[in-house]
Amino acid sequence: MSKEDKREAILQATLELVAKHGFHDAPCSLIAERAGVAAGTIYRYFENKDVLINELYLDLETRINAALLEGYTIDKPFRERFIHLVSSLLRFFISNPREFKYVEQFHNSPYGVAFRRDRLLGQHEDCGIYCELFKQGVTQQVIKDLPLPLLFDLAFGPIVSVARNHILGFVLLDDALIQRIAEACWDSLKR
Amino acid sequence: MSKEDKREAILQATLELVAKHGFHDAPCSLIAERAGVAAGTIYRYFENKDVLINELYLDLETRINAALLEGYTIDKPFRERFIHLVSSLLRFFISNPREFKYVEQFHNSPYGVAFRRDRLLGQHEDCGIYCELFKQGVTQQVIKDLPLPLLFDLAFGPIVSVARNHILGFVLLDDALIQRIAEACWDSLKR
DNA sequence: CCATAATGAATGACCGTTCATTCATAGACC
DNA sequence: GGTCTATGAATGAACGGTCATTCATTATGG
Repeated sequence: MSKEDKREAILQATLELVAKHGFHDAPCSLIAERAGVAAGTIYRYFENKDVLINELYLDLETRINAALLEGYTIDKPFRERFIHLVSSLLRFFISNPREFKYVEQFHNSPYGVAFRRDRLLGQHEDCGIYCELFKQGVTQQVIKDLPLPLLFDLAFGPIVSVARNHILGFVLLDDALIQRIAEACWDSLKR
Repeated sequence: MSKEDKREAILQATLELVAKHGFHDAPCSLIAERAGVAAGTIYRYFENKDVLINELYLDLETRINAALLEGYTIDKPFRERFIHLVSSLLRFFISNPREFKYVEQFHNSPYGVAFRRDRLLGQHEDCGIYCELFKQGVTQQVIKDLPLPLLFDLAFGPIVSVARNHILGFVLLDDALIQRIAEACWDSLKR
């Protein structure tokens, strides 16, 4: 196994274990076992467990952003662009349940709070694809004039909640339902 | 301190510590210290830590339901009733941040998943005040015809997300904003 | 004086992390 | 080419620390 493969195996094992059992009950001993390496080897690739967890989150964020941009065109109407983003996110989550669970756990932990705080402080101009879209929508007066974080909450709060319900098996989503949910999110944002 | 007071002190200490530090870093030793009892005393009131955590959650759920029913009248128009429920919930959360954080952490943990699974299986007729309202809304054709869990997600997903942002200090909510958010939730549900 | 409640040191399990040791590999030298 | 040596990646037993839980002992109050 090459150096990069080993690093990848550790990340993958961490993803699987944290998604299944939560941050607790994902001890380094298990991560190492599942990755097919020794416990000490983890520390050749990551300074400590916190760093491993944070780097894995960054990896996932990159993958998510890539999935959202697929098929995204800036010249479509506003409503269509919004629905594309929101439904792409939901589709990514339900077809990548482990990634979803990891991201959710991360956000709902001291890691996530610290991370968001840093992000909000550091972020000035380039604030991501959604942010761009929302700002534009507010100035064009097509969506409600609310503080940016609240627009995020209205748009993505339901998505996360829906994805969780689907993954836990409490509802069964199909393409039609995904579309209707995305439209409902739009309804809550539009003026 | 009476017997009931001591039990209450343990619950209160658990609430505060879990809200502040998460389930990890809320060790029994600290809970005991903050409650003004010895570590062993906890086990006179609760079989073990899991039972303590679950009982505290049930307590909080009762309190939340009570807060929602305050001022709720069944003969108001549908939209008004919905907005009452949703904005009451949001108000409860932002004026009880520790309770909010606890409930959120609980839901986002193996405790919460097991709990919801039991709840969904055991629940047949009496399914709570929201459930009643949503079912009625669907048959009266005033809200979208979506599976019940999805209606919950659309209504409360944003509320939880907004409450978190407020409590973490990323936005500052006032009564006007709360009202507008509740109305936006309604927009996403209404036909 | 006794039953019951409360105590907190002791226990054992498990955690993240370290580090002395092993070992496969690759360059150096003849 | 064959032998020796240097390297550093990988290992996993061991360590210090923390946790939930127990239980022999002490305190309380009726």
